[in-house]
Amino acid sequence: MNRKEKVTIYDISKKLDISAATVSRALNQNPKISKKTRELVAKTAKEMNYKQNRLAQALKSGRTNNVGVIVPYINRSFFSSVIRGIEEELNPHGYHVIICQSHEEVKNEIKQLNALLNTQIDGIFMSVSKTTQNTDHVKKALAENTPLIFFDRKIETPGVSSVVLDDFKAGFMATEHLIQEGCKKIAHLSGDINLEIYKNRYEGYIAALEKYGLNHNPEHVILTNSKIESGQQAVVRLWECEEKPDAIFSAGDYAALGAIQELKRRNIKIPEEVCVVGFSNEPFTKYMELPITSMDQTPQLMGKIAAQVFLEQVKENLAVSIEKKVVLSPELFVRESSGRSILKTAANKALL
Amino acid sequence: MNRKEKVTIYDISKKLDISAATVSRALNQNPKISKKTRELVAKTAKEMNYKQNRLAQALKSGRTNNVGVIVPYINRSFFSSVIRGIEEELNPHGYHVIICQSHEEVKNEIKQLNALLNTQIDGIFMSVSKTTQNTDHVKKALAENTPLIFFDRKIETPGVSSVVLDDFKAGFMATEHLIQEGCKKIAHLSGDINLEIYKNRYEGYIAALEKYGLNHNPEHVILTNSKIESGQQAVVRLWECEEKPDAIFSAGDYAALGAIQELKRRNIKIPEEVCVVGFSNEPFTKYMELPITSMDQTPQLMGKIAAQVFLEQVKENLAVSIEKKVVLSPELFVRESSGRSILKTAANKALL
DNA sequence: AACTAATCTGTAATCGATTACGTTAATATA
DNA sequence: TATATTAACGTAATCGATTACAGATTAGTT
Repeated sequence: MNRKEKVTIYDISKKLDISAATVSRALNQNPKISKKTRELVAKTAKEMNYKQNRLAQALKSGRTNNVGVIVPYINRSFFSSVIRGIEEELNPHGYHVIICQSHEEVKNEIKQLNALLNTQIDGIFMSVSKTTQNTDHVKKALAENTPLIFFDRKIETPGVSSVVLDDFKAGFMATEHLIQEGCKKIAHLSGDINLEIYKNRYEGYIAALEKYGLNHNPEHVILTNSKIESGQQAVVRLWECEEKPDAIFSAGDYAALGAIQELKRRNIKIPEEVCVVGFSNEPFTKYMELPITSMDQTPQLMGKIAAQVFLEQVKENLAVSIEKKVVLSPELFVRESSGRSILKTAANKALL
Repeated sequence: MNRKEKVTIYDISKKLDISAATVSRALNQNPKISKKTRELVAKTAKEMNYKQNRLAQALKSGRTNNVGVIVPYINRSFFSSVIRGIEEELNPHGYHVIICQSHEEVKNEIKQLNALLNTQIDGIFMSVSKTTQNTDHVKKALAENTPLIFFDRKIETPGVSSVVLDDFKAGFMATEHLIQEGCKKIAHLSGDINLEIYKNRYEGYIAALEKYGLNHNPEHVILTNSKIESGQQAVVRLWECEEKPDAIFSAGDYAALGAIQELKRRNIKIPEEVCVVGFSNEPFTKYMELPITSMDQTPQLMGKIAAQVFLEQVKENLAVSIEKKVVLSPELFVRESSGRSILKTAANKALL
């Protein structure tokens, strides 16, 4: 006995001496079946502990009720929160979520995508890896008519819907906040410009500087990754500049943390001498002794909306797939690493 | 055109004017098929861009190459890391991971479990919710001969393999460490005793106290949850005691963090006056200005090993399923919140 | 009564791959 | 030469559910 024999509609049909077709129709609430039969079948099915074989159904219908998610890593607060949002929105509709990691390698991304397509998935959610340069692999999904939705990190592709953050606005808001706190020489720790999101944050930063007539010092833009050390090194380099910054807007929280650590080591007071703003609102930012101001990307909402876009796309059984672009607004959580005004009102604190 | 018509073995068989059976066998490297035919089929399949329909195969074989994971929440560092471990171990074997959340509600847990069984999953990994009292639902999986593996949080059930942390040892180690740092009145912030893990941590704590002949003050054991506030409140209550603790061993990092915040608010010096040890080695613990000593549960390894246990169980195609119990050793990361000795060697720091 | 319409149910094909069993033709053996 | 053996492939059933089409029964209409 490899598997306990499951009861099928044939078992029910034999027991009731009716055809399997009738059983199937009865279970699917087909109105052509008399109420009497329908109820009898339902009752018998329950008695026999019948469970529909979703594989058979999937084979017949071509729909599996599974969707795939491809992210660089799943144990990153941002991505796991997006996945949670997707899962919670889709679960009540009977969908299950299959997760895959690309490890930031386009090679893996392609492999996972093909594997998912091969698994007869109903849709794919994806955040491209840092090393993804084009979307040839994505076009394969479209060619097979499988809905694909980008979230957060996308590469503009015709026919692909996306749910992303307004990173330009986020960069602008963060910079504007620093300006309003009185900072005039704002440095920027950028991420890999290959990714749209970092490019947009950078451009938002530039736009804010220009709007307020601040000069933009190219020396004050440092490329970092999501490691703490890169933030530390960035401060080292920044403080070698002729003109020292009086604020740092980091495109990532880990680099921001590294920067703060290095600033403290140099006994530079935060936020009095230098204000720092991070990005992503990672859980740790608010737990710090010096809580870090950070830009929230509402990841769970992002997942939820991506799921809704997917549901619309499969509901409207259209030949033409509509391209939907959702742009979410970021939200700045001002904390003590940049909140000079907050600090004043909370002057009863033991700080300074 | 709803779906682009996939090419099937029938398309290949027609093109080559051979039977579909031969095509199937050729593709499966069946030695009964001549090398010539095998190569011809392989070549043609590639030319026609044939992709095996895994649904059909799954229906026939009864195996889907999908496994399910049920966790309370996926966007918790610990759980998402375990999932990552499972995913990385299973992926090379062709398995995909389907994730489900129980939200700490046994009701959801049951629902998700049934849904997974119904989806014809090949195996299930599960960490029980806080509200799970028995394993009747789990027995249903066993009855269907679906391998089920507990990780971290389990409820002893015959026939179910598990991969867990040695929580007793962890509790013992944490407490012993505090004793070795010179602490004599060690409080414990416990988790929900309904879960074995918290019970074991507590018992390890007691055992260490006894070993070193320290008296155990029941007032010093406070029930907390994984919220920061509960850690704060715990300190409030502890400092209302006749006898104030000189150390806190928390069964969770968030409660430890809350405790530290409250201690600081009371100007109690850490680790000089009170040492604090947390549990889980959450990412934030090492980023704090006062890094928190914490017990690492090696979650990714836990996932990896759980996956290996699963693979063994499906490989050995035995009628009798072997019950395997793996217990992992915890690892204590000593940081400044309890590292008095460390502090001394690093006395050049700006801290007292 | 005769016929149409409506209601309910059965037959069989289908989704795509696998496989037990059978067949053919070629080769080996007596 | 007659028979046994083997290699190579085909036929058809199977996994379990769905559904187009057809058939049977009953009710309704003139």
